[in-house]
Amino acid sequence: MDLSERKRKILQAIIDEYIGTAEPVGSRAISKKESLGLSSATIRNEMADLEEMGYLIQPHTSSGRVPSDEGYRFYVNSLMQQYQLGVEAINRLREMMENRVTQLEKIIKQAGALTSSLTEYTTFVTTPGRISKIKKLDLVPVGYHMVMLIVVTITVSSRVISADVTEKECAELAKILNKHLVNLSAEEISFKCIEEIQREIESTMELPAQVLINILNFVYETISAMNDSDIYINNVNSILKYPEYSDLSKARRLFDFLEDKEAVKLLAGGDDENGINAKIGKENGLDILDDCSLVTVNYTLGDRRAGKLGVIGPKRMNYAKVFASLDIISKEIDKILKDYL
Amino acid sequence: MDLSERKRKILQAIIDEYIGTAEPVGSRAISKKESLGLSSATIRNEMADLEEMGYLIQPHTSSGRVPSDEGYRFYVNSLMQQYQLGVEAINRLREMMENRVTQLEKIIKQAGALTSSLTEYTTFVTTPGRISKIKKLDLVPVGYHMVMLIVVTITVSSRVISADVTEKECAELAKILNKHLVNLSAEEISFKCIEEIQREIESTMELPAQVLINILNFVYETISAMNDSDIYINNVNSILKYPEYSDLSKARRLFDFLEDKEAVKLLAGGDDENGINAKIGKENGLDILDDCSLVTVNYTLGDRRAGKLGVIGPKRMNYAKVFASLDIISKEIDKILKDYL
DNA sequence: GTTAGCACTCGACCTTAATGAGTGCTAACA
DNA sequence: TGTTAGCACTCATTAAGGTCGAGTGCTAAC
Repeated sequence: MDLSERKRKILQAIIDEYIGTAEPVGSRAISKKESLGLSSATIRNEMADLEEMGYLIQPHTSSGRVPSDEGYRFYVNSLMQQYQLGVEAINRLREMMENRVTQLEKIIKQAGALTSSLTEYTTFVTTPGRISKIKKLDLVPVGYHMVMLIVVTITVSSRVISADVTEKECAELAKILNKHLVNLSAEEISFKCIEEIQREIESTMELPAQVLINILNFVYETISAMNDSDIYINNVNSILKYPEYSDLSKARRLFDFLEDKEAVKLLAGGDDENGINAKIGKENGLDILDDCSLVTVNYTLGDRRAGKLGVIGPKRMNYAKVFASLDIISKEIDKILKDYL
Repeated sequence: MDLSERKRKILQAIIDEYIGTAEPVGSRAISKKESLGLSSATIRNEMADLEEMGYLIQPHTSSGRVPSDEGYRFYVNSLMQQYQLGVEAINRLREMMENRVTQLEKIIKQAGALTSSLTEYTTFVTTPGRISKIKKLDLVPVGYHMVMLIVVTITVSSRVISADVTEKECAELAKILNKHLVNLSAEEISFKCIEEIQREIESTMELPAQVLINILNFVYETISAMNDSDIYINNVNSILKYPEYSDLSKARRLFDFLEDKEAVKLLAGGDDENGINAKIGKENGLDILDDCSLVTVNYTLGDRRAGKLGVIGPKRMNYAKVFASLDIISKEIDKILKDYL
């Protein structure tokens, strides 16, 4: 189904226009763009053809045309102009991400926030769900009868546990725990291993059984939780900016959907091929998202696919800009995470 | 300005009704409530009086009445019925907060989320800004040429720094840092102190100057950042549920305001007296919040006032429920944080 | 002091008409 | 043969007028 050069140009002009205005595009508007010196009548003929081919839709007989899902698809695949991010944008981005090697989760979160500030659409980002191993444990007394348990895996978690333990005992206890638990994953903490810890503790110090149980519970929880990927969603409000969601109840339905992290996680779950991937309107297979497009990219940790960064916006989103933003940010993430085991 | 018992009852009935429906309340609706067997005509006379006294407003001559700010104020001060939280709600709450002594920030965040799930309004909660001291430092190698620096204060922060250091060197370095830095606050890290660290490190191991700078930077940043209180905002979407914000542009203005954490922080800043505090409509002194009420409560850490928990909702919010929720949650926070130094 | 009744008000909603942006089609032109 | 001017037609949008009904204030009777 080849399109003449002229049809391509017209289709592109229509979609570009529609992305900007969100209003059905009329033939006159296109003919006035001097770039292709054609009269509105000619444009009309071409538009009729494009509609017949399925790339355009006429909301009603006497209105301008609106791109169909197929129209957007064609645009994304073949028409779209490369978008060049501004130098300042890129620099700001580099600065925010590169300059400070922060903690894994913060990098991920940051990446999501950056994408939304760059594109001004709603974004989400999933953290890498992975089998994590204990790198180190630590115990620090805080307040009265309290100790803070710190578990270092690929990131750091902590919890305060009530236990009446001196600083010295903390150090002793931490040493024992480290000896037995370092480099184990959740599954590898066997009953035998726990027994050994218990025996060793009993032989060196006094410790209520409950405290040890609490500690091991938290350690287990922490490294198990790391297996589940988490998701951060940004800039949901931006939805209210788009005229396609000027219907409040429609906006609320989308809001409620985006509120539900599990649902969005599921949406992000599809294990697509490499590179940037766009799903337009009905391609998402979810009624609520019929008027949305979803553009995603996988980022990698080491060389495993780790998580996904995505943009949710109106179907008439600025694809070029979104593609460019996702491209650069995902590459930055990859670069930063490269050494991160 | 005393009100007769009958006027009080009528005013209360009107506000209760309006809180539920958000529609101007007519005399017939009130007279049909069997509790006070009066005809609509009588109610009308009383309503006219209440309007004259400033407690009610008539949007236009032939519509029902709506409470004025003064009406709400009177309701909150003298009329409102005690609201009793359901047993399951309280239990769920206890369970979520008490059972697991988690990290400070998580407790605070949790409290905000709980309040919003209980009241179904937008809530915010500020973390305690406080002078924090270093409790412990730790260094753990991760990946290649990377170490994770962990700073324990009242909570735990971490950052990955690129540095080519073995596990043994990490331990050595951590020991030195701990010796000099533990128990210091941001201001107390003097140049002299840093010099001493530098000297001791030079005498025992090889370490590029930049690495030490990075480490100290992060330590400093971390304990400084703790001085600034943070704020978490929950359930902003709930705004879309209220008919008073069915005007999209109005909703968006409020959204944008709530987006701006600094602005909300400022709003939360007022150092009010103890107990629960309500600001109704114009009492907030902010145009955007003219149609909102803000109910806040301070929570304490030890016995210092530490942070604030608040609810933002429409003026016709369910004050009784909000008061009850804030009361119980702030008390739970106090209880949990009591031992937290 | 309370209530029934009645005339009146005014927003909400529906209907109708006018407007104009945009179309498809035809015929003339290059 | 492709392009364009012109014209009749369509239909969403907006404004204007009309009806409806919820709710009021006031008066007179209880």
